[in-house]
Amino acid sequence: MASKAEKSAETRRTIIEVAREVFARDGFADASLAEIVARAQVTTGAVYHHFGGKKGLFIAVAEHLEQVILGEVVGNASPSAVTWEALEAGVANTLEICARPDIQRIVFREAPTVAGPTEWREIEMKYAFGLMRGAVVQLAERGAIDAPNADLTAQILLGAIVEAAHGVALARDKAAALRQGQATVRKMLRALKSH
Amino acid sequence: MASKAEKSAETRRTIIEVAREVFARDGFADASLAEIVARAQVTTGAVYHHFGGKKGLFIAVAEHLEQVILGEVVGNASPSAVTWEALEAGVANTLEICARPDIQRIVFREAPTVAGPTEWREIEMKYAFGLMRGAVVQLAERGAIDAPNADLTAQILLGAIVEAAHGVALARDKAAALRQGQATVRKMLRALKSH
DNA sequence: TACATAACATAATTATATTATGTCAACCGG
DNA sequence: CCGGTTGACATAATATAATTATGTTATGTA
Repeated sequence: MASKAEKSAETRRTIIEVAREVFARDGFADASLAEIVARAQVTTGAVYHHFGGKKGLFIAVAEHLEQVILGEVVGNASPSAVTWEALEAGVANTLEICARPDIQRIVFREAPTVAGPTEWREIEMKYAFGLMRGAVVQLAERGAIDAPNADLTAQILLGAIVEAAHGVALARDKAAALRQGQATVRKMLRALKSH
Repeated sequence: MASKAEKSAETRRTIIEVAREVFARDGFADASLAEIVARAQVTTGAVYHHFGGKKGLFIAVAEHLEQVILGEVVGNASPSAVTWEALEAGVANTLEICARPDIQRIVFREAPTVAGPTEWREIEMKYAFGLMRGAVVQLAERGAIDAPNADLTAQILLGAIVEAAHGVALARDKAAALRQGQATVRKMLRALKSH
């Protein structure tokens, strides 16, 4: 029998789920809070109770999607020792995931401006960016990669991946574009290899 | 003696100028149209007459900044024949320009979501993206670069540049970060060279 | 069992962008 | 040089959401 906390968590999940759809379709600015609460069968009071407002809800949705990304990328791989092959595979995988329109729009396009660049950076540190940064740091320490500035390198790599994903999303033949994008990013990644 | 058209163009310039400051400081959503018109010493009627609304004003500002970028990057270089050296120099130059906070925020972060991705892409085609795309196409035709998909390649390169610029803007030692960012992007660019 | 509080619902409020209307001066043809 | 037309704005009304303030209920707990 549903306890109070369980029901609370359930409505929270429901709101996030439908908000994800609406935000992905309309974007933050044009999304209607009224539609979200109607489809979630709650009222605005629930949203303000759980998330503090429209912004808070959006950030919660974006962070949830970051968790989805992280789950799919890391999978069951052991995060202890990062190999070069694991990085390459992770990059290709991330590119594929980031081509999905909702992730593209919510996480990588709108979240930085909605949450504010610095605050969003802190959040991202726990997910995709943190993962990439950690991999770069490890490989740099081991001398496998040439990266004097791990933050910057991770950011540039993620930028290339995200834009590649965006290009894939815009392309007609998406399967072909995905292969080309992965190939191009892989080349760029290998350019950072130490020799 | 100020003719009607001259005065009109003057107010238009004034509005864009002050809007650029306000949008750069507050972002599109939090920017107050009231503050803009107050500081520009006009009324909202003028904004709607010239730009059709807040969105239109923002897009006008963004497009103006694109022209600024284009002017600084192209400079007095002849755009007819693109050499590899010119591309490398242009990339490094673009990176430096894109590190400026107002350009960063208005042009590359918010404009795509405010104008809509597809519409903004059409606009960008006339400026930074179009320039990059043209260079990639030329070099690819001449066999100097390996790019099966010019759109995608240009987008990835621009993404790397923009994110590098963002990282530079966040760094403490910006001069050092700029050098590192340029070095990293240059490596990635050279990875696309045919051999 | 009674109190406290989390978890919402409802209704009032507010903040801004937008729209509708009004005005005035500059251009233009006769 | 003059009457009408229109572009270039100003002003005031409107509307659409988000936000806030307040109210209600049920659950956990002492």
